Amino acid sequence: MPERNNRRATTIGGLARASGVKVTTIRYYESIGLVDPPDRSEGGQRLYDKGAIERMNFIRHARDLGLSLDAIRELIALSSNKEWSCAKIDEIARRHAEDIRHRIKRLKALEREMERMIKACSVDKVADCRVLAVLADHDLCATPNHGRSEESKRAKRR
Amino acid sequence: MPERNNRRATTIGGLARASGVKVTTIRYYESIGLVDPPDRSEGGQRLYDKGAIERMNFIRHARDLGLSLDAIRELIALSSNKEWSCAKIDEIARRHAEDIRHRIKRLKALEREMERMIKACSVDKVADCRVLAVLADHDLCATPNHGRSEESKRAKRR
DNA sequence: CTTGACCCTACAGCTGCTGTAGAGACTAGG
DNA sequence: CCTAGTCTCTACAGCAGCTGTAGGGTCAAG
Repeated sequence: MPERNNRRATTIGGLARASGVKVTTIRYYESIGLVDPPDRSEGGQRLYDKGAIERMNFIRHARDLGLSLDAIRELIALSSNKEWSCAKIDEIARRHAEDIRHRIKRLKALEREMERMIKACSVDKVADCRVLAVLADHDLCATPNHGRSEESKRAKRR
Repeated sequence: MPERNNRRATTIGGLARASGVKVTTIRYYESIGLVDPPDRSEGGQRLYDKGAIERMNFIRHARDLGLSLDAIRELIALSSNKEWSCAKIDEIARRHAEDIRHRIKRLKALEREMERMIKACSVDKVADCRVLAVLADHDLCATPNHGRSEESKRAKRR
């Protein structure tokens, strides 16, 4: 193991390897204030302790679950006060779960429409392509009002 | 109806209303070369014909279905030659459908994990919050390898 | 002492737009 | 004809969440 001479510090590359977060991304997180700037070596290189690795793992896991950096920022702030209520944290998680469900629903509708469109296309000239026809004319579409409803409504009233 | 004095042309606002694509977005599409620059009035304002409205509807519908601007650009290029084979168009649609299926799968895994995490959290002090615990320690997570597999692998080997 | 892997900053670019500022064009009413 | 109000113009900055580039400096091993 190369980090022998300093048992409690690793460079940014070590942190990257330990956490699975890329070096550039770690620096980015520091630049936006998501993590605190670490101490530096005499030569100016960042040195991270074990706590930093844990925090980076936390961030990575939360990102993998699709949480926004803002949500993660909030979670970090909430978790720093161990005596506070867990309700806020719970709420962030619930809101995110709801958002995921919403996205699944929408994607499923899109999937159905794409499949329908693809099945309709069995000719071999572009001029007769059903995919293009469906795309060109919403009325040929089985899903009546997919898309952002605001704009759909505005478009409807000619 | 205000567009009385010119039966075959409308301003950018009219196109926006007819297509459901915002004015700024239309200008953006022109700036990236997705649509051709239209003729201008003497005063320099854009004037669009019926064909432009159709093309914008096509783009909007494709965007609503989640296709990328690059994919749409390709579809437009392919559709301009009516004698070509429809296979490429079909392939773009199929690739997109596959991508949608992939995203649904991943989101479903995330949904399960979020639900599991939320259910585990029934205490009321942050110090004992299971949500934070799960986020902090991947080993407490039921889903073994969610997230971007490249980095996961690199992270695995300590 | 050199090599090579690593690290530094600063900034531009990615997608698909949205928002702003400050100006000019057009239309309806008086 | 003037004015008010709505629309449109360009140019550029900003959003998330990074990634990539240029042009250097640091550090440990051989």
